[in-house]
Amino acid sequence: MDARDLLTIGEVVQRSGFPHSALRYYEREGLVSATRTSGGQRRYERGVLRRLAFIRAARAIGVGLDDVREALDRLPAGRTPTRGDWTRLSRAWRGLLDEQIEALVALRDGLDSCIGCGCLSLARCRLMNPGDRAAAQGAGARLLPAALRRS
Amino acid sequence: MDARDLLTIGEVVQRSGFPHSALRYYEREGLVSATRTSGGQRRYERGVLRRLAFIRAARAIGVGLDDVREALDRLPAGRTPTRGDWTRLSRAWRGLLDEQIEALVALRDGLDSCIGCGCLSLARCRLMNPGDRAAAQGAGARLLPAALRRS
DNA sequence: CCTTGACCTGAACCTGACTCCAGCTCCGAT
DNA sequence: ATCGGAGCTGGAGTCAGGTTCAGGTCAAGG
Repeated sequence: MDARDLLTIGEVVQRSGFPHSALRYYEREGLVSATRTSGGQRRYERGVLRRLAFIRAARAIGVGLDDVREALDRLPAGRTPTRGDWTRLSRAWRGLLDEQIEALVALRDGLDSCIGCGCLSLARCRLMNPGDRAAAQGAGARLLPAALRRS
Repeated sequence: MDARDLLTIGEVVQRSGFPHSALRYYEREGLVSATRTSGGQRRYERGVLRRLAFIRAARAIGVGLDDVREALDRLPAGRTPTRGDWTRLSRAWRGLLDEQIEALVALRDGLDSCIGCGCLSLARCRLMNPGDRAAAQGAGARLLPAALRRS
C-alpha cells in the first residue's frame, strides 16, 4: 500500500461529508480505523470511504452505531471486502428497510381512518393499541419510532 | 363537566399506554393539560386520550415534540375538537409520512445498486452524495434520519 | 528555518425525550 | 381513624450521537 494512497482526515472529511469530529468519534467507537504518521496524524485507506458510505446509509435507515459496528465486524478481516461482501451486508438492512416502509405505509393508511374517526378511544385501535409493548415500555426506544421497531 | 368524567393519571396511564413520567413531562412541555383536585392531584378530561393518540402517532412518524405542540396549538380553543379538526391535523402529518416513505423507498432501491456496486467512491452517488446538506450539517438532525429530513 | 494551516488530545458540553429518585401528601375503602 | 396504594414535586440522571474547546503539535511551501 503506497503512502500516496493514504488520505488525510481533511480529505476524508471532504470526500465523505462527515465532519472530522464524527470521524474521530467513529474511530473511538471502533467503526473505522486509521494508521498514523510518525507524528501521530491519521492516514486513512481508501476503503474507509466505503465504510463511511455504509455507515451513512445505515444511519439514514435509523440503525444505531452498535448495530453498524456489529455489521462491519462481519466483513472479512485481512482482505479488502469485495462487492459481494458489501451486497451481503446491505441486504440485511434491506429487510429492515422493508419493515419500516411497511410500518409507515400501515400508519399512513390508518391515519385518516384512525385519527380522523372516533376509534381513538385507544382501547381497540389496531394501530395505536396501548397493548403495543414497545410503546408501553418506553425505555429503550430512541432512534426508531415506536411504530417502526420490531416487537 | 361532571367530575365523574375526569380521569386520574393512573387511568390515563392505563388507557393511553404512556407511563406517568411521560404524561407529567408532556404537561410540563405544554402538550397536554389537566385540572387539579383541591389536593393537587391531576384530573384529565377524556379528550386528553385523543391528544395522546395524536402524539403517539406523530412520534411514531418521527415528529418532534415541538412540532407536535405547535400542531396541537392549532386546535380550536374553547370547544372540543371535532373529528374534522383532527382529520385536518393528521393530514399535515400525512404529507410528511408520504415524504418519508418516498425517501425510504428511494434508499431501498438505491441500496443494492449503490452499496453493492462500486459507486461508493461517494463522489457522485446520487443517494449518498456528500453535497447533501442535511447530512453534512450534522448538528440538528437527531430524530429523523438524515435522508428523511426535508431539506 | 519559519510560518501557517492542518491536525492532535481529553474532557466538557449539547439536545431530545424522557426516567428515576427521595421524601412527602392525598384519598378512598374498611 | 387508619392505612396503603396512588399521586405529588423538583432536580438529577440517562442515552445516543455527536460538537466544542483549550492548549498544544505536525508538516509542507516559501
